[in-house]
Amino acid sequence: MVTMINITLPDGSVKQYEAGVTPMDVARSISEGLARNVISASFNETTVEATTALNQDGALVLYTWNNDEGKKAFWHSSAHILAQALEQLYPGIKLWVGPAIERGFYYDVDFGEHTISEKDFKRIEDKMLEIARGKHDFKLREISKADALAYYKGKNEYKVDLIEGLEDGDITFCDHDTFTDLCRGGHIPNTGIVKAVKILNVAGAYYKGDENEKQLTRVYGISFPKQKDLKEYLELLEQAKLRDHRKLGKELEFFTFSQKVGQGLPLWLPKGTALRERLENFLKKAQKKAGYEMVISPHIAQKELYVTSGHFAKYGEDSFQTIKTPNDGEEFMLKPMNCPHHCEMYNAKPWSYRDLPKRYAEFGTVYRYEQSGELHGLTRVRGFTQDDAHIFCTPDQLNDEFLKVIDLVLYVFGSLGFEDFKTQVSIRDLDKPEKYIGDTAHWDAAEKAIINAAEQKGLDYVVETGEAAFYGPKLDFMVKDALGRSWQLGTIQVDYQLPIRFDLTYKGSDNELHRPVMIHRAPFGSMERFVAILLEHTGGNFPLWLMPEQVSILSLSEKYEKYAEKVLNLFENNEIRALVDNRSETIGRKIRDAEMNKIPYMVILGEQEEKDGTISVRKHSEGDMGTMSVEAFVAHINEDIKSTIKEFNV
RNA sequence: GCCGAUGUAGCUCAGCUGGCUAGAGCAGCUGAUUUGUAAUCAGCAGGUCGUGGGUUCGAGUCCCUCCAUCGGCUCCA
Repeated sequence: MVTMINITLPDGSVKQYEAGVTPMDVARSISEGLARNVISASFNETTVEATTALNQDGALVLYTWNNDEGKKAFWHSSAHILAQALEQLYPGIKLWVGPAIERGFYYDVDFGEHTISEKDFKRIEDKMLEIARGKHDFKLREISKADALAYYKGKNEYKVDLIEGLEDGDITFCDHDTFTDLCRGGHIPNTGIVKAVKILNVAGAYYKGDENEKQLTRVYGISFPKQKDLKEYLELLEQAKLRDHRKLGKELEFFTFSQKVGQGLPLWLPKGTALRERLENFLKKAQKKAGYEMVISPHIAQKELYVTSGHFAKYGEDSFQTIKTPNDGEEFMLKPMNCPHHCEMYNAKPWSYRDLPKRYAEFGTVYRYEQSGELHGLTRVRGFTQDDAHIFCTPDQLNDEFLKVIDLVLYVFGSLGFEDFKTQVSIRDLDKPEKYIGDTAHWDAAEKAIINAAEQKGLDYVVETGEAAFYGPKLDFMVKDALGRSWQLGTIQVDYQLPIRFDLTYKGSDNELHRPVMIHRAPFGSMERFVAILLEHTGGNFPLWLMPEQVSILSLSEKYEKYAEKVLNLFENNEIRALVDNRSETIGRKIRDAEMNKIPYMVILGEQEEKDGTISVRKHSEGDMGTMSVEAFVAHINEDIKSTIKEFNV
């Protein structure tokens, strides 16, 4: 059914709008963009509260809770309510900004004398709901720059600073109830639409995002049009916590940390190591096909190496530096990255253009002194292993090589079920030249090369300014963790600088020396982070080919141990990873333990199976698959593996 | 590093406003049970309550230091 909505425009004229939304949606709909054009709408006889917005072309756009834009306006409006509540509860505080974020909203506040902690959340929520229930309209109004400045002068230096950066004629205030805020708009019609709020946490946040500036207090919250939505959201959060790789990694005995060893230094346990090796072998196989050669470099090097590369100047402070030796004047550092080593490998002999591209790959373990507050499980550590490689090629080969690397990364992601990744072209920030080395021409060429390659591969990329490495731009493959935080996994980088710094050359067809271009790349990013995100995505239920233990053989009693051993041998002959559970426990107990350990298949052996020479198979979380021959089961497993991993075709 | 919070047995947690030898479940060990598709029963053992100081007649409980962890900020070669 098509619903017609009568729209009353600000000039009083009425237009009919055909909308594929329900009255309920309209009731909850919200404005966005040119929100100063807030208007009312009516549904046939029923007048409902609704707001819409006119887009740049003057066409009507209707957003509801079901649109991202709608949620954004809803949450941004909630931030206004939060700000009002905070002002009422903590007189004299100074507000900075309160945007909507991907899930919820926050407001950055200078609390001055006041302090705030979790204990205060309840009263803030109550105050917010009290304001919401007042059904106060959000009203946007234009204000001159002079008047806006006069309003905040002497009361709030943060807002004054914001306004000073704005153009006169482009400044708006938003009023609701007794509260007024500098705001560019995008609100719901009134506060009453917000039915449920939750203050999630408080955190410090630097003013203007600059760690040299004052730290303000950021209050995070989320709100919903229904109480039920809030309840569902909180349940979702709880479920996400169950997929936390730190929890799963501990339960599955993949890795651990020790205060004695040091923070951010993961200890890989046997099961985690087995998984990691499997991943490494998987990539090695694909890389071999793609023409990479494995190399190995030591874990330390003379400081001078990193001075040459420029890393010392840039990251010396963030490195484990100065390893002492018995001799004076010697200075070594723990290797913070592999590229300089690979450059020196390239330099080991002269090259012809006919030899290129040269692709040096290494699972290189590096150490970086990350700030303590930045450490996070396996995703951000101080010692980790990159699935690194450096491709040395001629400028002519750059594009083709870059495309090939994209193929490899996409193969890796595809094989491991990462479908919802985002690609990001990380370029330099032209306003901060001090952050980068090298000349503009090379940077332009490198950025163009990456964007070209991304275009050619049809990647749906976003361009992020200021995210480039100091020596060159990157194409990053971003994946979210269980709680929606975005992490960089795969990365491909174009570098004209290190070849200059290490004076890398090759002899061209013209018999002249030329400078190669370098591509840095890591499809996983690091083994630590990749395993972490993989854990969170799969909840520990990895593709069968990756599972440390694929089958658990459960004997019904001691009587069938011999048969169990025989079946185990058959599995091992077929390269199936299995273990026998010989404990004198009930079969129910053994099944439960295998289920808890996320073992993909359980094979139950008793009198019947031994007599018939068969096995009884149970699949993880799905249940009994019935009795079959070992051969049939092996075929089933191989089919399962084949369906989850494909060969890499160059 | 900064802001806020947390830190009790291998794990998950109890321990109220400071008061008798710090509790439970699971895991572990020992014994019994020999089991048919998600927990058999009984017993035993296990903690200098993150660390170091302080307040107090008395501290797991209050205060301070440091360490680690969690949520953010900043950073991420």
